[in-house]
This record gives sequence, C-alpha cells and structure tokens, in this order.
Amino acid sequence: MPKPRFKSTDYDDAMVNRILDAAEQCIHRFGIRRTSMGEVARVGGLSRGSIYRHFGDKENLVRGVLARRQELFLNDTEAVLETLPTLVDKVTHAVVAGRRDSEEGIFASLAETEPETVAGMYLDPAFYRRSVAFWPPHIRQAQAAGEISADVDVAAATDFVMRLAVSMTLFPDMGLSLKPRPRIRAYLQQMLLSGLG
Amino acid sequence: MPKPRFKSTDYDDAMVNRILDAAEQCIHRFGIRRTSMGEVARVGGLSRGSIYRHFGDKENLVRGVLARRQELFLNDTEAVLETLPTLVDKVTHAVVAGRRDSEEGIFASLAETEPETVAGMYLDPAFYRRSVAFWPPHIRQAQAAGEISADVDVAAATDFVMRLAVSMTLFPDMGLSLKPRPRIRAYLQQMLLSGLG
DNA sequence: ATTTGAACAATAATCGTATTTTGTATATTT
DNA sequence: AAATATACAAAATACGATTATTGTTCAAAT
Repeated sequence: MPKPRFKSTDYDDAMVNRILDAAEQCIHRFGIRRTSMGEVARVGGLSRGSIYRHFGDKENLVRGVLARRQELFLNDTEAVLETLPTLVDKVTHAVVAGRRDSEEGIFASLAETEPETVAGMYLDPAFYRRSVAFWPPHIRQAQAAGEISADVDVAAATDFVMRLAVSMTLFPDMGLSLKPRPRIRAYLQQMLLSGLG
Repeated sequence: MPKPRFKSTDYDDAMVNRILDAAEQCIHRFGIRRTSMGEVARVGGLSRGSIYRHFGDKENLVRGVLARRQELFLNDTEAVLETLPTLVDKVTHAVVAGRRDSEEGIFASLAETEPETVAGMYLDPAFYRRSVAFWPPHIRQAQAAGEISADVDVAAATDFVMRLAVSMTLFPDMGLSLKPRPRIRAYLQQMLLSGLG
C-alpha cells in the first residue's frame, strides 16, 4: 500500500474533506455553473463561511475538487505502475486508466453539462503538469533495466511518454483505431521503443 | 507549382468564393455568433437567398469557411513538403506551420471571441481526418529512401506522425520546451526515428 | 481557535418580452 | 439558370426588471 505522493490541499482536515465531498457531489449532479456555495453548504451540512474560510472563492473550490480527483487518479495509477515490469506496460496502463477516468468519472458528467469547461481543461497545459512530474522515476528505472537507452535525456523521454499518453487518451483514433488494450500495447511497444526506425 | 489536392466545395464558382470571402471577413472580425447571414450578404454585396442556395444553412457556411482555410493550409504545406528531403524535416515544418496558423489566422481571432468553439474543434477527431490522408505518400517515400523502416505499417506510421505533430502543435511545452525550430527538429529526429530505444 | 449565522453591497443568473435572425417560399430581375 | 427582393413563421438573441449568488464582515456559539 503506497502512500500518497501528490498532495496540495490538507486532506487530513475533516472539514476540508466534508467540503470537497459536498462540492464534488454537487458538481457531479448539477455541473459547476449550477452549483452554488449555499447548495454545497446545505449538502455538506456546514456553513457557507467555512467554505470561504478554507477555499477563498468558488473558482478555488472547484480547482480543489478537480485537483483531488486528479491526485487520487495519480496515486491509484502510481500504485498499479509499481507492480508493472516494463515502461511499455506502464504507459499502456496509464492510457487505459486515463480513458476510463475521462469516460466515467466527474469529467464525463461535466462533459455533458459543460463541455466547453472540460475542453478547456484538456487543452490547458497546467492540467498535465502534475502528471509530468510523475514519470521521471519510471524513465530512469527503464533505463537501468536496459529497456530504453540510457543516452536519452530523462526530461525528453518524459515529454515523449506524456505526449503519447495524452494523445492516445484524447484521441483513441488518429487514423489507426487504438481501442483494445493489446493493440495499445503493441503500438506503444513499437513507437515508444523504436519509433519508425 | 503543385495543384490543389484537397477540395470539397466548388472553389471555381465565383459566387461561392464571394460568399466565403464575405463570411470569413465577418467571422474574422465579429466571431461566428455575431455574424448574421444578412451581414454576410451585405458585406459580400449579394443576397441572402444566394447564400442559402449555395450553403443551405449557417452551420454549413461556417464549415465551408473553415474547410477552405484548412484546405489552403494543407495545400500550402504540401507544396513546401515536396521541397523537403526527409520525413523529419517535413514533420518539423508541419509543426511550425501549424503553430503559426493557429496563432495568427482565423483560428486565433476566433479563439479570442469564442474560445469554446475553437477548443471544441481542436478536440474533434473530424478536424484531423483530412490531415491524416495527407501523410501516407510521405511515409512511403521515407521508407523507399531508407529513412525509416519498411517493416512498419504505413497506417501505423501515419498515426504516429499525426500524434506527434498534433501534440507538438497543441502543446509546445509538455515538460520540455519545444519552441525554436532547431529544438523541434532535434526532438523529432530522436523520437520519430528511434523512439527511446 | 474554528464554525456558525446573519447582514450587506456588488455581481451574476433568471425570466418574460421585444426584437432580430433564420430558414423557406415565391414572384421578379438579370 | 441563377441572383435578387420580399414576405413569412419559427427559432434564436438582446434587453430590462427581478431574483439569487457571491464574497466580506462581524458578533455569537461550539
């Protein structure tokens, strides 16, 4: 059981969690626009004042909800990655898990009520920063294991892995249809390790 | 002087062009939402009826304007690609040209007035279909020249090139900052030809 | 100490209603 | 034959009055 490695808000604070839970519940059901601070307070059984005390404003609260989801995703993913032997397997899992998350989680329900918001998030570089920080250890491990060349710069390799993962998550079909897991894996095996050479 | 290879509307028809010119001018200045068919007619010095005759409805007219821009981009790009020796040079150019186009053309001005619309386009797989059809000949040429392996499936290679190009256009920085042309080229040289192996 | 509840001005969402725009039809002009 | 001009119902949009929400403040409660 690996401990969380990616945190920004104080998830040990009970009040913070009650607020985030209530907010997420509201956003999940009504979307961001139609979620009011008063409603969050009512659902969470707490006062509006507390929310403002902990999160400052609505924008920040929403950020908090999404950040927590993302961190949860990253921690879950990280836990699985540690059980996988190769970089190819790891990226494959990241793509499959990323798609699942975007198809059924809070992002999916948000995409129905406020697609512009979700589209904006997916195109915002900031959305991927956390995930970028995630890969370097795995790159180094793959280099140590001889799976990939030790000559390639870790930052460059990270960038490349991120581009493939993000691209395959956002666009399951870019000419080739990369839906079933085995196909994703085979594709990554080729492109990640040898490119077109 | 290579002739256009990607056309859908009849660009030889003078009326069609007048309509598209007027519509593009309006969209460029006011955005899609605030462009009315009446305004397009006035700017183009023609009747509303003609527009409906040729394009059916507003949605289709907008599609026509964007499609023409995209085809122009593809034809211009194709013309340059034919002068470039290697696949790496070609993809490098596609990325640089793609960024320029998205930063200063109609897309840039649209992004200011209606960012949601532009975001939606960038995330719509249909937006990339035309460009996908664009690469296979270049892939085969690179294979014939021995630049890339003849063993890799053309469709798979196309998909890979598209993913890299789209990703690098949408996200100039994914951990690594890939802004100056030489950096883009060096990165592509590595990833496109050898991956991380 | 933190949470609550209530008051408050400033901002934003909502809701009818007036106005514009769309999309279609048709008679007239070029 | 295609473009225009006009007319029209249906749909979308803009406007202004009303209501709800936001973000701050502060005294009272836990």
